[in-house]
Amino acid sequence: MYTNDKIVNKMQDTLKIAADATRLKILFCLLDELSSQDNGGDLIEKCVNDIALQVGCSQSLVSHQLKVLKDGGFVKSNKVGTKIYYSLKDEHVRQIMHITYEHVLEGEEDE
Amino acid sequence: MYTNDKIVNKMQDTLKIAADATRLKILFCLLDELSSQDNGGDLIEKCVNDIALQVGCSQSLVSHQLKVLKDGGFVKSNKVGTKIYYSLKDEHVRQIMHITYEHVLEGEEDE
DNA sequence: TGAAAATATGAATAACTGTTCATATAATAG
DNA sequence: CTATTATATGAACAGTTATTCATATTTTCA
Repeated sequence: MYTNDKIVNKMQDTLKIAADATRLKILFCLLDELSSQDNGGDLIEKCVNDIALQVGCSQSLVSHQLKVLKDGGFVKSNKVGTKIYYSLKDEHVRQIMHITYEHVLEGEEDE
Repeated sequence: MYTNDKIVNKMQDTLKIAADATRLKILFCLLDELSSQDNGGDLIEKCVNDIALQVGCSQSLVSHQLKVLKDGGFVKSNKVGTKIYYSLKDEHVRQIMHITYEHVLEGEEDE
């Protein structure tokens, strides 16, 4: 891993985006296999309102945070009529969440 | 991945710790294979002053941030005389950095 | 015991950020 | 065109946090 200040700053920006409970919930919501039946492993698309309902916060907040997630390359969008469907963008997002999840679970042991 | 609010909050805390340029530099510094010769893959230990010099910021700042990293389970310490040697704690830290690094590099392509 | 080296700590400040509220835009159906 | 649905946007506020500066603690050595 060759690093310089520019890369470190971009890593900071990327991690900052993931480091928020609301955004994490949105990502988990888009990661949740149970909520879309028979999708055969394909990505899950959900519109803003559905995400807001499942995550349990306002439409405005979800919209704001989806913009952050999209700008950061965490999700992509797909417009159909008046609805806009969001889905996870790449495998890195899943991986970061998975590893962080495991780190947290291991931390639970000694408490 | 089973999740609830408690886990999401802990994930937020963990990611927040990683989401800082100074702390990332410290972690990279402890990850850097070149700076310790012939360690055969073992972990790298560095004292606070050395880290401060290599990272290029004050002793006080490094000490503050090492405390954050330690509380978050990112590094561990080993006291020898008046010096305190810090090293990376577990593999998750390495993995999170690596994946974030790759995510950032791929993002560079389309600019 | 006293000086020096290494690290930690506490307070203070400046900058950033998540959330809310109100409103704007865009697309569709009647 | 108008009403409705879905989403985005902008301003404002409250809470958080990274950094600095000064100082305290701890250990070693003479």
